[in-house]
Amino acid sequence: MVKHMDVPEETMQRMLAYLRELDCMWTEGKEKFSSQSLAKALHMNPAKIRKDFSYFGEFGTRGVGYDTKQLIQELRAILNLDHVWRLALIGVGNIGSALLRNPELRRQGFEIVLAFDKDPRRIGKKIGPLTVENVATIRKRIREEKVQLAIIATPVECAQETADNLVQAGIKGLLCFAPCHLSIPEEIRIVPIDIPMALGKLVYHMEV
Amino acid sequence: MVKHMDVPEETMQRMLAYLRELDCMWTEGKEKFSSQSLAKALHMNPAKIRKDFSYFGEFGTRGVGYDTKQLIQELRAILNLDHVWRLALIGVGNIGSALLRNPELRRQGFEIVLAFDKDPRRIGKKIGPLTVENVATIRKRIREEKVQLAIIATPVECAQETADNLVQAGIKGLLCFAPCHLSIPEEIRIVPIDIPMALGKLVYHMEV
DNA sequence: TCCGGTTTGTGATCGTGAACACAAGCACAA
DNA sequence: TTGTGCTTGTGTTCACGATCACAAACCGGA
Repeated sequence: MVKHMDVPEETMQRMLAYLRELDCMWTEGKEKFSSQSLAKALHMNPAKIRKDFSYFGEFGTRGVGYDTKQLIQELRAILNLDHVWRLALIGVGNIGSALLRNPELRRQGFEIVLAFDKDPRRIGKKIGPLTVENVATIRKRIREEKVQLAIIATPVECAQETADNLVQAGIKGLLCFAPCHLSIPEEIRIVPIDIPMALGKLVYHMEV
Repeated sequence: MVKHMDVPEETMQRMLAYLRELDCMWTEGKEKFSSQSLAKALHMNPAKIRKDFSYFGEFGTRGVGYDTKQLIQELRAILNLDHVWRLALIGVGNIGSALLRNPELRRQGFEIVLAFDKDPRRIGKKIGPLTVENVATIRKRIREEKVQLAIIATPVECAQETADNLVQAGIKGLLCFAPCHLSIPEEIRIVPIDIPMALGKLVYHMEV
């Protein structure tokens, strides 16, 4: 199958949005949809949706539209979301423990199977089915459990050190909540979730 | 001053990143920097940095570089980050309470001054200096306190309803943690922080 | 004052994604 | 079978941001 060769990065990101909206439509009982109806729901251009789909094949029927269920499956396959991803979490502070208790992750196919912290008071604590482990064991445990993705939810001060550790453990992708720039090898994918920066984006167009 | 007219959106976002890195350099005692040194720290092209700056004026000295302190002030002014922004928080669950306890926000100039929830067990509870109020009073209280920004940290089911409420309260910008698309008027700025989607971005290029 | 080394600021070029317009294809009815 | 009304799929055009290359400007030393 044609995959991610000449597909624009922006298209890939929108595919995620399409999948989410279609999931929603499906639970509302809509078995068919058109590029127009999806576009209206997401406030965007129908042609852009069709063009995005067209990078991966022809999924619709002219004059009719698309089959919701089928498209959901196609999108899941394209986005590698057709199986559960196992994650490690480093830093069980405010944000970290919020993530552990967040049911939405599991629902979308992401499961946290390892949790680490530096603070001796947190190590050994049980949170749900998990026991918080010592960050010193990151490399060993991540290899043992064959985990490919990690979430960095440590304070800024430890973020780079943690990242280095994870890279050595052979991690493939990082989700980072620490509001700072991390230096990591080119081939490892990193997605930052930077709350102060997001608030910054909110205000730079506002007067006063 | 020239502001946000022909300035690319991408440039604005990078300005935030520059500011963050310069803050960091300043605390490390670097009083001067060059486009090259900043570029190295952020793994990017020096020319892009200079071009970005040039949308707003000429801040550097040829052959020398830029004054860190001065640039920090310029960037703060450009990005509207030279004063404290007051925020309302709706939803004091896992993520919401993590935000309330997050010192990083205050450090970057964002202060949560109102907290709301739907759950009677949470209403009236004191968290730090704040008391959790009833969502039914959102409109009244937001107007009273003249708050312009809000963070939606409710479950997905309540997110749209909350957003409608906030729009009616006259809010100008929304930061939304609920992983769903919200329908709001064009003129209101919204920045989504979507954790499942961020994880999605992480995996769509990975082989199995 | 002149010169070499350095760094900025920016016009010009290039590449990529968005928007558009329209042909191709389907359903249904007469 | 033919015609009408929709909706998809896509080649083409357009706009915008990234990159490049270079002139302009500054510093320190001879």
